[in-house]
Amino acid sequence: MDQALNDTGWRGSQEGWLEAAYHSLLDSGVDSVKILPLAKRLNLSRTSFYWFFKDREELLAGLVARWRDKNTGNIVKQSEAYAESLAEAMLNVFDCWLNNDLFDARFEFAVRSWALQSDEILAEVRQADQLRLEALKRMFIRFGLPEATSDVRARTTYLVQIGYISMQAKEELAVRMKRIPEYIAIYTGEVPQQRELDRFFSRHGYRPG
Amino acid sequence: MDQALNDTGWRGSQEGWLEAAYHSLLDSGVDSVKILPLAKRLNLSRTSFYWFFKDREELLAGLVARWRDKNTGNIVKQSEAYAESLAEAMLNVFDCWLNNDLFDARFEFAVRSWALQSDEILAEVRQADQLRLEALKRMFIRFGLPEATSDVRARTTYLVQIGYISMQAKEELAVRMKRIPEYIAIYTGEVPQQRELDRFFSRHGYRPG
DNA sequence: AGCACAATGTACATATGTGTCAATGTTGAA
DNA sequence: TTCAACATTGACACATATGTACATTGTGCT
Repeated sequence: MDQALNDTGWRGSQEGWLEAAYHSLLDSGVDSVKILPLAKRLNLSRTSFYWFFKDREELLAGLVARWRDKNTGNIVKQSEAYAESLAEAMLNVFDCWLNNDLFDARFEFAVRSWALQSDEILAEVRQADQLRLEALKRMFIRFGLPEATSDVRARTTYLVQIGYISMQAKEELAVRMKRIPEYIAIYTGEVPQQRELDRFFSRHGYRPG
Repeated sequence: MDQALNDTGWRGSQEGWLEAAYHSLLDSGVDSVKILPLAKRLNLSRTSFYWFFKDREELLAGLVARWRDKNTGNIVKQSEAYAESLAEAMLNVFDCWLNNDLFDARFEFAVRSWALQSDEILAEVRQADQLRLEALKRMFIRFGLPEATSDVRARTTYLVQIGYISMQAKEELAVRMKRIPEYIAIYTGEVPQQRELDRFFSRHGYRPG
């Protein structure tokens, strides 16, 4: 059987195993991340794994690090981006929900499910939630909303998205885009301007109508 | 070792195994629902299991049925309950989020995580989501909101809760109750009356102040 | 007391997973 | 061409899970 070789001339690599683990995690949860099946998928001997990782634990730790690096950070960044109105600021945050480079929803759900069976992961998830919620709250406060209101609106914004992820829905871009103005209205209490929406639609490659 | 006997005079029962499976599912996910560990917890022989169930599949099917019976239905019911205002109707729905008899949040999350690795379960979850969202949407329409608005508000209401579940947060009743008026305001666009809130607080055994 | 049968237990066959070890192959640089 | 670092492998030991066959025990009933 043919074997894809990487830059180094070898078939396996830490990255290769991690990538396979990542896909397995997203497809079927942590418990599916097992060395034997991954080896089969990579067309490598199972024991070759132990050259790159001490044990399965180390592989899983690599997955968590990957998640932390990717998902936590971009929400904070987007919530702090320049905006002339609260509605525009909200649309900046919405970029995360529509751009997989900014926020990996499937990864997020897989890790949250993982937290169900590991206190260590649960602690990670809790910390991520707190950081993200605080960033969103600051955004509302920046635009003059009272503290309590900002807190609940931050929660609403964030939790709707986490809930959406948890629904594992597969919807057309157009369907999701049609709901955006309503969401903005609910979250911010103000109706977005057409030019703000147009800018948003355009950067996500969507043409209304 | 002592053995608790049930009504029939026997130690084991279908219910007993199912109950143990339920707790294992909630604590650590589907993959932890294994006959051997359950037998240990029940202080029974592993093979005794096969008297009550054909195989592990049948046990898991029992869990799904339990979830369907409990969680799906009460949301619909509460969304159709009598109310004089939209805010009051919303508070009826909120009963679910605060009363474990009406909606088992941990069970819900465990099943959703399970859906990650089983298309069968995913289909079940999707159907439940649809039924619940439709019921909530009807509620908004009943109080005169336009269709598109009702749809997005139903989603917001529902998804915030699913998201909250997914956060696996442990919060004091008082903390949660303090946010209720704000949530009602966001979801319905109207501020709840004090007497409506008092009625709600009272039936959940909460005394403000 | 003794029967029928529900419930449990023992032994076995099998499958899938982890991790260690010693042996071997591959690559590029000295 | 030789060496060392890197990469791969199969054999072994072990653990945990499922499910079946069959023997044994406990319970309620007559």
